[in-house]
Formats: sequence, structure tokens, C-alpha cells
Amino acid sequence: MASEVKLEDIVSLCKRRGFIYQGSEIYGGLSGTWDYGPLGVRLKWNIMDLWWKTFVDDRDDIYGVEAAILMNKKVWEASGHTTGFNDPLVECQNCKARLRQDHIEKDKCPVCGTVGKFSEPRQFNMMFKTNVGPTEDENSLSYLRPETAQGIFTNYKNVVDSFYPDIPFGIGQMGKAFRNEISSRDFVFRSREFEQMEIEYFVHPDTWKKEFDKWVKDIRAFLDELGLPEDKIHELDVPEADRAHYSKKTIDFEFDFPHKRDELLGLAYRTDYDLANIQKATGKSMQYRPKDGSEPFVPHVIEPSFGVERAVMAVLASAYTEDEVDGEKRIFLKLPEHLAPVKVAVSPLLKNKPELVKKAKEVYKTLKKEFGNVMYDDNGNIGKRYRRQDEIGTPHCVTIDFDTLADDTVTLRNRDNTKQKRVKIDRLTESL
RNA sequence: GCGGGUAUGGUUUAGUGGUACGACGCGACCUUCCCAAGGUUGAAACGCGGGUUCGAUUCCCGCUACCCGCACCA
Repeated sequence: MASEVKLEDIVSLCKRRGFIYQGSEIYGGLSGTWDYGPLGVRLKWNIMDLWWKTFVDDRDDIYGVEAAILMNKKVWEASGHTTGFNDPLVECQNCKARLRQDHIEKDKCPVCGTVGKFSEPRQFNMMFKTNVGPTEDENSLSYLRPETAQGIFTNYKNVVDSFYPDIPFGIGQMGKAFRNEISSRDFVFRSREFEQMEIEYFVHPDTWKKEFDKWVKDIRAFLDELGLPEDKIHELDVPEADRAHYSKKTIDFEFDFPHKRDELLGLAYRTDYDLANIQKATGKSMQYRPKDGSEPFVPHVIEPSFGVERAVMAVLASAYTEDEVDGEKRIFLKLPEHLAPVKVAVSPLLKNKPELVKKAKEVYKTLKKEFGNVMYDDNGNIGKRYRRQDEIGTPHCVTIDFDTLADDTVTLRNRDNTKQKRVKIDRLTESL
């Protein structure tokens, strides 16, 4: 079932309210790049903070790292990206379909059925090339990482040497990755520069199934924390033919995005593919030696991999709501409170009454100190301010009126039902 | 990459071979005792580059970006 929210509504709101802009827009844009505005970056970080807190800080079996984006090119040779990311594509001269050469059987076009009418293969390497150092030659060649995972695998030994954790344990990382996609599509869904939140979870090979199932549960809980409705999430057990060759099981968590149902995140059992590759390439042992003296082994890996932008999009699409207040259409973002870019907005009921303004600024400063993401708003009239805060998903609005001056109470207005109640100023912090 | 479409203030739109209308939004001032009220006023647009033309936002060509379909997504 497709979502009822249109992609263009999301794009328009993101632009209008300062969440997400086209990258390099003023120069005509750059395909597949997006910039985050003041509210967007806050929302994005809130999601990332929640991820880090949930999977790193709140657990004692997962260690955080941040690896460099530029890596030794041997990393990509060992991981298979230099060859694997380098897909020869051919074009059917009859129907113009562009296809991966290795997907073609018996020289027959799977689209139109024509046999033997293909162009010469062309190479499409999805990794962005760059040069490290002053010279531009084969030796200085490097790539922007196309995934964050390798930055974890290359630090597996470092983390084991520093902490010697009991197995199973994981290493988590958030960071940018870059893929020179043939075509970027669907707003921030598939862009050329994007951010991942990934964990490589190292397990004994005999226990992978049990640990994999635990991860399914942990992921479900996290998606719930993001406020994503369960009926829009679909767990797809990826059939062998569609899995990466190293993966023995993959579950794609798909979401009903505005454009279509598509992958939100992947959970893959990667076996010992990556550590074994490093061991082979470097000659260094990736074996884990259990403290109880039992047989050493190369750990197997379970990888939950989130796309940050996809999470942002799913959160926005889920939060986007239209209802009616006094017969007027109202657009608001029903964001979970812990994700909202602005937690509370403070207004004087009337901005031409200095005593109200003075008091409102006092309350604003107090709350700002307490929560940080607090906005002062005295534009237009009170109704306008409520609607504006609705549209950026601010869960609470505090209004200072004449009663405030008399008894130190304020109006606390709720975004979702527009209901308001009076609260003592000194009880405000705990009411939010 | 292929095919199709679109491109006018922040958003949404009208329109024209003689540089452009409106709405909403935004700023200022006034007004306003709780849900986009009102008044005055201000800033703000023809995606970029060529060509044709006395003159191009408009016609033509190229490019860019986005949207739809296909392909791709290791």
C-alpha cells in the first residue's frame, strides 16, 4: 500500500520550512546532493543521536568508532569493491535497454528478447576517485568510501587489542559514504553522498542465527522509537538470488515511502567474508581467542545497516498530517517529541505589550537554557505562530498572557490536538 | 544511462517577442486578550549558456536540476 502523502508535498515543506534544500542550488544544483537546513540538520542529528544512544551508549557490547572517509585503496581491492563496483554495462541495440553484462543469459536481451545485438560493454565504477597527496598518479589513487562498513572491519583488530571484549560484541559507526550512482532518484532516497549508521556485530559462527533474530527484534524496537507505523514496515527475507554473494541471509526492512515501497535498512549475515578477506590480504590474523581457552576462530558478522536520509524521509512522511481546525486546513508534523527540531516555542500573546514581551523573553531564556532547542516567536498573531510551529512539528507552544503577569501561569498548547492548559511557570520544565 | 515530462519571488501560480499578475509566506510599523483577522508599507522571480531578433522570460539549440517509466542499486 502506497503512502497517501505525496513526495512533492514533503519536498515543498522541506524547502519552505528549512529542512532540506537542493545541493548547490544557487549554481543550478548538483545531481544527487542535498543540503540540510537549520531544522533538517537538527532532525537528522536527533535521529542519529537516538541511534547512537540506543545501539552504542545504552549497550555494553557495542563500541563506537569513526573511521576516515579516505582509506588505503587496498581496502577496496580486498573487499571486492574495485572489481565488484565496476559493473560492465551493455546496451541492447534493439530496445535501448541498459543491462549488466553478467545478468544476460545466452546473449538474449531480457527486455525485448533480441539475441546478440549488444553494444560493447562500458565500465561504470560507482566509487568516487580522488588523489591523496600532490601527485595524481596510480600510487596516489584513492576513493571516497562507498560504505562505512570497511572502516569498521579495518578497526576490528584495534578494538579487540584495546578492549578485548567478550564475544558477541559489535562496533558501530555513523558517517558519510559516497556512491556515483548511475541515476540518483526520489529526493534524498538515493543520493550520491549519504550517511550510514552501521554496526558490525561479531559472533561465533555457531550462534549467528540466534543473534540475527535478536537483531530483528532490536531493529523493530528502534523503528518504533522513530515513530514509524508498523503497518508501513515490511520485512523482506531476501531470496538467495538477490543477496550479495557473501550473505547467507538478509532481511530488508522496507517502508511505504511516498514514492513507493522501498528499502529503509538492511540486516545481513555477512559470514566471515570481510575479516577473512583482510586476513588473506594482510596476512594478519583476525582470529578471536576466547578467554576460556576454547578454540580460536574468525568471527562471523551480522550487519544492521541504516540509511540516515531514508530514516529522515520515513520519519517526515509518517509525521506529515493534515487535519482541520475551525474549518481551516492545517498541516502539521506529528513528530515524536524526542525527534522534533524545536521542542517548545515561546510567545507573548501580543507583541505590542512590553510587559508581555519582557516576561516571554524571560521564560524563553529559562527554557532555552534547560532544553536548548527552544524558539522565540512573536511574528504576526498567536494563531499564525501556532500554525507555523505545527508545520515544523514543534510539540509544545507556551504563551504568555495577562494572567501570567498576575499569577505566573502560562498557556501550554499541544500540537496534536491543539488543546491548551494552564501551567505554573515553575512547573513548566517538568510539564514538557 | 535510455525514454517521457517540468522549470516564473521562499512556496504556489498567471501571463507576454517590448523585463511580468495574483495568492500564501517573509520584513517593518500599526492593530489584535489564544488558533493563518485587519490596515499601511517593503524586499523578493522568468534555472544556466548560446542562437535568431532592433529587442527573448516567451521562438530555436545546448546544458543543468527535479519528477515519472525503464535500467542500475556491488
